[in-house]
Amino acid sequence: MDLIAQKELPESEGADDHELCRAMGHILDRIGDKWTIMAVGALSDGPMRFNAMMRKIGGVSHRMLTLTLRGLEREGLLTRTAYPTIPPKVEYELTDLGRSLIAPLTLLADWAFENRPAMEQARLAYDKEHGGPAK
Amino acid sequence: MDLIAQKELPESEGADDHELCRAMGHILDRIGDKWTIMAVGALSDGPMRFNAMMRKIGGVSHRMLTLTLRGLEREGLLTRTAYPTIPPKVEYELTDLGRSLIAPLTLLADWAFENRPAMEQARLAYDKEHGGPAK
DNA sequence: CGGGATCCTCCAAGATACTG
DNA sequence: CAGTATCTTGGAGGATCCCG
Repeated sequence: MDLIAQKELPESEGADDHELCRAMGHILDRIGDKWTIMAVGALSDGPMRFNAMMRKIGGVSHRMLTLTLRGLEREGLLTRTAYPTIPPKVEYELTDLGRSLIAPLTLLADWAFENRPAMEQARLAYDKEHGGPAK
Repeated sequence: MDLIAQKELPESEGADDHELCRAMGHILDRIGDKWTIMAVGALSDGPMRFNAMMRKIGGVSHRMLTLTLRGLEREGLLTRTAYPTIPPKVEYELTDLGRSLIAPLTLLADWAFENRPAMEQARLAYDKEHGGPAK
């Protein structure tokens, strides 16, 4: 996509545009999904235990949180530390890589916060003009 | 989530945290999905026709592009202009609101671009340490 | 050319229950 | 408390065909 057009290697004639596009798509599929963002947000001010995250995020199933965290661990965005006590205690913490995501994500969150009214109003206008919410 | 914690209204005791969380989730569900980002990216340097977008994005089905564009129009991120010629010609263009999304999205894209190697390496390490890619 | 409708598939994700 | 396994289903999304 063009958002990264300026990053094309000079010698590659843009033929790899698709490559970059698809790579972006892949990464955005990962970091762009709801629970990932929630999880990174939850961990943004320090390590946290599994159930604490579940409560903090709210509305996420046990299973989905587990899968999301596995994925993030795999991508190197967070670390998982299990203390073999009874009962078990597992702490999750962002890595440097994960923390570096906070800044761009915060900007996006800011955008969302600031433009929520505009979007809602636009939606109302659209729904009024056309028949009903969707169709 | 905490990414927007600093934006809590002073008088609301954080009870609306869930509200904000869910609102964020909703918006991120919209603007965070793959095709939306692709579409905004495609339109980031000027208006474009439907089929041109399809070619530029690549890998998107006719139907999904239509639905995505409808959604974006509804949220006020772009405008749709149909010229009743034969054959028909329809142009899509970002609104000011839509254009204001480019900046934060570019930052995210930059992050993705810069950290792609790190993520791939982390994934390889993870897969080597544990058995196989997923399980 | 662009959009809608229809059909069909398939997988993401919730619920539940068991283990260490 | 944390994780895994199994089952089930809703709906996202592709393919296809027809219309203006």
